[in-house]
Amino acid sequence: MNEKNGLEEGPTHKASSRSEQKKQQILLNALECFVLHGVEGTTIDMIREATQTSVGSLYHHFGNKDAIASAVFIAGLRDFGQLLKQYLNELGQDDAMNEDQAYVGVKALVYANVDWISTQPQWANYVFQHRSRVKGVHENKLSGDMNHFNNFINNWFSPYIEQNLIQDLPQEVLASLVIGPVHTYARHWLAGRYEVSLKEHREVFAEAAWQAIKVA
Amino acid sequence: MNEKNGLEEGPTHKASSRSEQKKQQILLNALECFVLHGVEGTTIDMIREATQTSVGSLYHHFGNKDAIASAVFIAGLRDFGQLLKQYLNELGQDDAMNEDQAYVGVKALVYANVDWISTQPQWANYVFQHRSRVKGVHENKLSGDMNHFNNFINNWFSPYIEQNLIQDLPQEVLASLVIGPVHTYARHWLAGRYEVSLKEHREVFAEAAWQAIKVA
DNA sequence: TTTTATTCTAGAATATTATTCTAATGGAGT
DNA sequence: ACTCCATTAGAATAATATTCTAGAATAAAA
Repeated sequence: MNEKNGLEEGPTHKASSRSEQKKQQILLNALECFVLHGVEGTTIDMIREATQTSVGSLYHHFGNKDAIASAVFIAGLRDFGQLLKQYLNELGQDDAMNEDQAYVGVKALVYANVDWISTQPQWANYVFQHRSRVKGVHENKLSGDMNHFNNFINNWFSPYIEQNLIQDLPQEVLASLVIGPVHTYARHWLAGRYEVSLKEHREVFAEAAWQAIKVA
Repeated sequence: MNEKNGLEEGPTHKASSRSEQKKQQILLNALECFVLHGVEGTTIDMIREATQTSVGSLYHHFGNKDAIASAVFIAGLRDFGQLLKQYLNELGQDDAMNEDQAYVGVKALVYANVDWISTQPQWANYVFQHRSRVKGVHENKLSGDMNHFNNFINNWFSPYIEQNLIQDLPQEVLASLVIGPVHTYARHWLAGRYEVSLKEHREVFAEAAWQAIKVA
């Protein structure tokens, strides 16, 4: 019990204080190592050194190396979730319900993605590369974190679909159409294969996403 | 010297015969291991057993474990390149040069991707997950293989751009708009997070790609 | 405040795995 | 048959992950 991996966290439980902070610090330092040398390339000893602790301590907090890598991933997803929620909240509830409104919603999704990736490029790169890492129990936690995105597409989009402003496609397909180009470009850019930064194309990706899912 | 990693290869050099075949066989068997247990999860000893050889032999052919993983990746990309080239060749050269033609080109790109991923799901999954693996010298080889895709977008698209049928965007952005949704959906599907198979949506993705890049 | 229980830290000991090394083997060309 | 060189084998070594035992810090109870 007492499992929390988000990177920032208000003083919720009394239990969290010191130990939790160390745990969070470990995550941050481990991220640096992972980003610098890759997960395979960083040894437990590197993490021990970077965190100024002992192997024993590391293994006490996280059972093994893989669990550290997973925790870093999940923390990243949480961090993104925060920003996404923020962007979606600024959207106001059901207003006019016209084409412009629908476009604004799509823009919010694209912007949140572009902006988080641009603000946390290294973390984003790590997250992209280690989605497959998280297994078993942690998957619940994971889907809980992604659900801002999926819920939004499920709930917020549906009236527009009923009004025939957005195409009636499975939510997985809609999600891919909206975010796929951003993520694909981001992956290449983060890997250094593209020169022009992602955010330069923010508007283009938003507009293209809308064109892809709107009813012609 | 004598470096070849494609999975099939005509009998070009005389040198390739026996040794090369073993090398290719190793790649195939290694792929199985990697797919089954992940790269980190497969030990050299597993590969040795799967290939019925010795560690010495493995290290003779590929200098280390990572090189095996890279070779498997590159072979995958080659295999995809074959299919893509085939699809693009069936396209015929410059004909009418109208909107329909442009759409046909975009469809070819989408179809090639969807079809390869659907035919080689495990290999595709592996390729997606290990793009970052290939470093240094091999990167040349890599870009050489991807160039069917990029060249096509650069060359074949440009007249349509000039005619204002396709938006005048950087080729990296066009590439992302066309293929991003397919790859994003594919990643989720391959990871078992989506139920409906990629190819069910082939037409949808092709159409959406066209809507995203065409001039409104 | 002292006692007790529990969590946490440390680092040596162990186990697992990647890599290197030296000696055979086998086939192609002479 | 002999020589040369690429290949194979597997033991020896090195690097790394994980476990284990004991002790320190912290919190809880008395």
